[in-house]
Amino acid sequence: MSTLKNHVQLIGNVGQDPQITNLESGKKVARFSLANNEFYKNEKGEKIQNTEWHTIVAWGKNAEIIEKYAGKGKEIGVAGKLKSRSYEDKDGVKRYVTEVEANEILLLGVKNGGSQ
Amino acid sequence: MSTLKNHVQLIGNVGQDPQITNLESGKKVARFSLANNEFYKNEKGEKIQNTEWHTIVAWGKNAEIIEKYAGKGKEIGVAGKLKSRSYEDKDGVKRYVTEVEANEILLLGVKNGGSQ
Amino acid sequence: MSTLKNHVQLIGNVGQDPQITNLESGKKVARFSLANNEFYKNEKGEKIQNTEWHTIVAWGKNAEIIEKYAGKGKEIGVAGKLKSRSYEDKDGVKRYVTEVEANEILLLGVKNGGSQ
Amino acid sequence: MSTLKNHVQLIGNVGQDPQITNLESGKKVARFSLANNEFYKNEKGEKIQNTEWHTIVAWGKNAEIIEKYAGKGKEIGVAGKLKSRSYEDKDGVKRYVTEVEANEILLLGVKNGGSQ
DNA sequence: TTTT
DNA sequence: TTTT
Repeated sequence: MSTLKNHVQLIGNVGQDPQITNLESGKKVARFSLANNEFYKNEKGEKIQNTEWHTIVAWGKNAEIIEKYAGKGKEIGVAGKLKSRSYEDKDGVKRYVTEVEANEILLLGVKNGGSQ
Repeated sequence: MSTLKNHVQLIGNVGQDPQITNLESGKKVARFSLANNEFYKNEKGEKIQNTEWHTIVAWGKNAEIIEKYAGKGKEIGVAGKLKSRSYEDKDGVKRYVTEVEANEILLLGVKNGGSQ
Repeated sequence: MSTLKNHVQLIGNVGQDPQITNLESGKKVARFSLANNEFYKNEKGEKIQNTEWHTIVAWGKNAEIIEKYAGKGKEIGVAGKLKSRSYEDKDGVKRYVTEVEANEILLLGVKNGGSQ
Repeated sequence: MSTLKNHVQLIGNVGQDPQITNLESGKKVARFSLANNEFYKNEKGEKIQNTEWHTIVAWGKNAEIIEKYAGKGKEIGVAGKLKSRSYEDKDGVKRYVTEVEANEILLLGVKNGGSQ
């Protein structure tokens, strides 16, 4: 789907080592959380942190880049599409999840840029 | 939060008339679904439609624009931030929702441009 | 080059019928101006228009879409890369031009969306 | 002007120390070149570098961030608008320039995140 | 759960 | 040069 119709871009830190799944086809899937951190001072001058968490899914070549280079704590950029899907949890409750499907990964804070 | 760290842009059609809430402060909130439609032909040459649904929240001035001009079916553009939050549903089940908080609304397919 | 490193998105009106060039390879190139219009009222309450013009270049399939559907005045969306190049004009003066190379075209104000 | 109608985002390296101008109003303006580097291997397996240069202009608070933190070689992110203007050079030749007017600056490759 |  |  067109970038003009559905486009997400995020820059943040990987929360935990990505979970990598090897599909039967030989393709990989990476799933991980990405944190957007924001810092500000409140009226008392105390430093406050606000963190927004996102769920990212990457397939194929992007999953491989994630597996090799984007461990816990790494700063990366992600561009992709916003997607939602539903599933039943173990208690039979219908759950909805919204994920960012990554089309591009950019490694940051890496000597030499880390562009893909 | 910076557009570089968290940015979403969508162009699509409003699913149902937006739900408008008038806060005690006098501020409005609009909440609605936006559809990204994609059409393609399958191997049999049949036209297939695939729709991705997004939940949009708009505050203040943007909520007013939505209320006035963005009824069911209207084509609009939305730019904003990706945000997640949790709540307990009526059965006490913890639910997570991910929404796009609109910073900008652009009315499309409108004679007269409709730019804000 | 990655969308994260170089990304431009524009929505506006085509200024003149695009200039289409047929390359020897059979490929097409479309070149045209796109207008971003902005309206505001000055301190006297007069309606003022400010227009920003952009030069767009589209290749191949996108050039064909432009040729067929994006004549003078049409409202379209463009996503692509920012590129600069230099050439010598007829008086031997070195000139620099900056263009948006379109990766995607979205036809707007068209019944049925006009998505590519 | 709306992000939906005119939006540019770049991540790259500052080419030279930015040129800072102090306006009579006390406001600062920063002007600098930003490089998008791309590396690939040609058919002989040699590493080739392709660089796209962009001209960035930042005003006020963003100019101050640039002056303090974004010296030659620094990796930064820029989000803003695409703008063109014309002027006469010293030989009376009319020149056109296209610049990215930065609305946001994000310092990258910096211990401590560098978010604004 | 990251990062500062 | 578009559009409103």
